[in-house]
Amino acid sequence: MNPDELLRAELTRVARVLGAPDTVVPVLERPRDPAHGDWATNLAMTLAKPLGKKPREIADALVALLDLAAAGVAETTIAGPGFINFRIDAGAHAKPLAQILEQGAAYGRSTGGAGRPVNVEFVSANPTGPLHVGHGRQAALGDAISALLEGSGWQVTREFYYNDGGVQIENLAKSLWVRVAQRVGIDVPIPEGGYNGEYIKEIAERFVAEHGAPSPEVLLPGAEAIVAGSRPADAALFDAMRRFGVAALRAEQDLDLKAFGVRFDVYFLESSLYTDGKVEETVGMLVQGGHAFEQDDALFLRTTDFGDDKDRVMRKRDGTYTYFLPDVAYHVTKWKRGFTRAINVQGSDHHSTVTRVRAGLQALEIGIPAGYPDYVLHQMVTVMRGGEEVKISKRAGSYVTVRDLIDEVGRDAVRYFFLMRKGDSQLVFDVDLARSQSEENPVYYIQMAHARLSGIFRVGEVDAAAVTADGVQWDCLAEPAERELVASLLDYPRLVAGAADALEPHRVAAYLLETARLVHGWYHKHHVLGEPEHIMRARLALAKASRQVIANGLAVLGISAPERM
RNA sequence: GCGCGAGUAGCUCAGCUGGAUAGAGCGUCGGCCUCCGAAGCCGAAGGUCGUGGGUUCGACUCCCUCCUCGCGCACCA
Repeated sequence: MNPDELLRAELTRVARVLGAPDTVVPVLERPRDPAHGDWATNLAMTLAKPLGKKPREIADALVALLDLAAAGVAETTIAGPGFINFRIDAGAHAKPLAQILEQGAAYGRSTGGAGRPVNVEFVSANPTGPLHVGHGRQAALGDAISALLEGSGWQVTREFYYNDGGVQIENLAKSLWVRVAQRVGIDVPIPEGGYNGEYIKEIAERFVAEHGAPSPEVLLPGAEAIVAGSRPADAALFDAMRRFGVAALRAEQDLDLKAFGVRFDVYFLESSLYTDGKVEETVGMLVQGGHAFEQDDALFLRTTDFGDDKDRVMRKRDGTYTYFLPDVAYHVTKWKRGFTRAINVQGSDHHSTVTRVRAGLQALEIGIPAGYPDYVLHQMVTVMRGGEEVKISKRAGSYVTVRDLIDEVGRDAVRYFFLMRKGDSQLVFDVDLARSQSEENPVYYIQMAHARLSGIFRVGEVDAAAVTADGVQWDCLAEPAERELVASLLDYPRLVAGAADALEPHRVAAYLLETARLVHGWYHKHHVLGEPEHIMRARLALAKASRQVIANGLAVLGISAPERM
C-alpha cells in the first residue's frame, strides 16, 4: 500500500477511537503549498461539530493517537485552523514509483468499467458538407472520452450516426442538380435551403465525369421544379444524384477524420431505420402504449408526461416523420444492442433534444432508465480569421474545415487546443493566432518534456528497458523538485479516474501541462548522467517513470509522444 | 419571456466537486547556454474571482437576487 492509503486507514481508525460518527470519512489531500508537507487532512475541522470541541484540540488528540510508522511519516504538524500536515520520508515517498516502472503503458488504467459495454456517439455530422471546426472539437472530445472510458475498463464502441434520411439530404440533392444544370449553361439559382459551397460544384464535376452529362431537356424542367419548391420528375436521376452526393461527402468526411486520427467502430445510417422498419415499429409501440394522440392531422407524443415542456410532433401532416422519431428509434437500437450505457457528445445547440429523446424512450416503457442516454454537451466554437468572426454556414459556403486546421497547425496541436478547455465553456479559435503561435502551443511544451527525458537515455546510451526498480535507493530522490515531481506522477491514476468519471478530458490536459512544468524544472536543476552511481540510478528511474506518465496521458488525448523533436 | 451554459490577470483559459498566500500559457519587463536539448529555466509587474446577499470554522467552488454574453425554445436536423 502507498503512504496515502495507509494514512487514510490510520486516520479512520483513530477518528473512531475519538468517537467520530461512521459517516465521517477522513479526507486526505495534497497541500497546495509543498512546504506544508506531502499530505494534509481537515479531519479535525470536520470533527469539531460532532465532537463539540475546538479543531486544534481535536488535532492534538488525533496526533497523539496516530501510529504513523508504517506510512513512513517523518513529521507531523498542526497548522492554521486545524489542518494536520504529514511529511513522508523520501524513501517511502518515492518507492511507489516502482509501480509505474512495472505497469508501463498500463499505469493509470483501472477496472471500474468491468468490461461492460458503452456506446459513445460523436461527430454525427450530416453528409451535406465537409467537417468544420465545431466537428473538430467534438471529434477530439469524443475520442478522448472514449479513451478515458477504455482506460477505466469499459468496452467502448465509437459510433457515428448519419442523418442521411431527412430534408437536408433532399436539399443537398437539389443543390447538386442545380450545379449540374448550371454547368450546361442553364441559369438557375441555388434553391432556398440549398448549399452554396464550392464543394457542391466539385461534386457536380465528378458526377458528370462518372455518369455523363444529363441532357438539358431533363435538367431544365427539373431545375424549374426545384426552384418552384418541388422535385424533378426524373426520380431515377434525382436519386442517383442524391446517392452520389452523399457518398462523395461521406468519403470526404472519412478523410477528414482519418487526418485527425479518429476511427469509428460503427457508422449507423438513419435511412436504415426506415428500411428496417424500426421507425414504424417504434410508432406502433408508442401508439399502443397510449402516449400518442392525433391532432390537426398530425401524430403527437405526449412528452409532457415525461418532463418535456410541450408535446412533440412525431408524424407531420404530410405523413413524413420529424427527426425526433428516428432519434428515438435509433436509441432503442442502442439499448437493444446491449449498450446499457450510452453517451452522446453533441453541440449545445442540440440540448433541446435531450429531454425529448429521453421522454420518447420512457414512453416506450421497455425498461430503459430515465437518464438514458448520457449527454456531454459542448459549447460552440467561434472562429476568428483576419480579426473577424467567420460565420460558419454550410449553406452560405463559409466555414473553416477540420482539414484546414490540421494543415495549418498540425494534428497534435489542434487536438490539444480543443481538449485543453472544458467542454462547456465557449471557445474562440483564432486561426491566424493558432498558426502564428503554433510553435508556442502548450502541447509542444509537454512533448518537449517527453523528448528531453528520452534524450537522457539516448545521450547516456542507457537502455531504458533495462531500468527497473530493482535495487533503487528511493531515498536519493529527496530534492524538493524531485519530491514534487514524484507526487505528481503518483497522482496520475486518481486524476485519470476522476476525468473518466466526469467525462472531462481537459483535466488530463491540464495535468500534463503541470507535470511537464515539474519535469522541465527538475531537468534543469538536477543532472542524471555523470552523478554517483546510486543517485544516477534513482534519477534514471524517475526519468523513466516521468516519461511513461506523460506518454500515457498524451495517449489518452490522442497526441503523439515523440522521442525527439 | 422560459431553459441550458459561461462571466477569474491586458488576451485565451485552468482551479482536482468547500480548504491554508487564486494558477498556467501568450503578451510586457529583467536575468541564465564550456553543463543529459534555451521548443528550456529563474525573477518582476499584472486580480474587488460579473454584482449584491445567504449558508459555516472556512466560499472562485454550494443557495438566492440582479447584470452581461453564447446556444436553444419549429409539423428543420
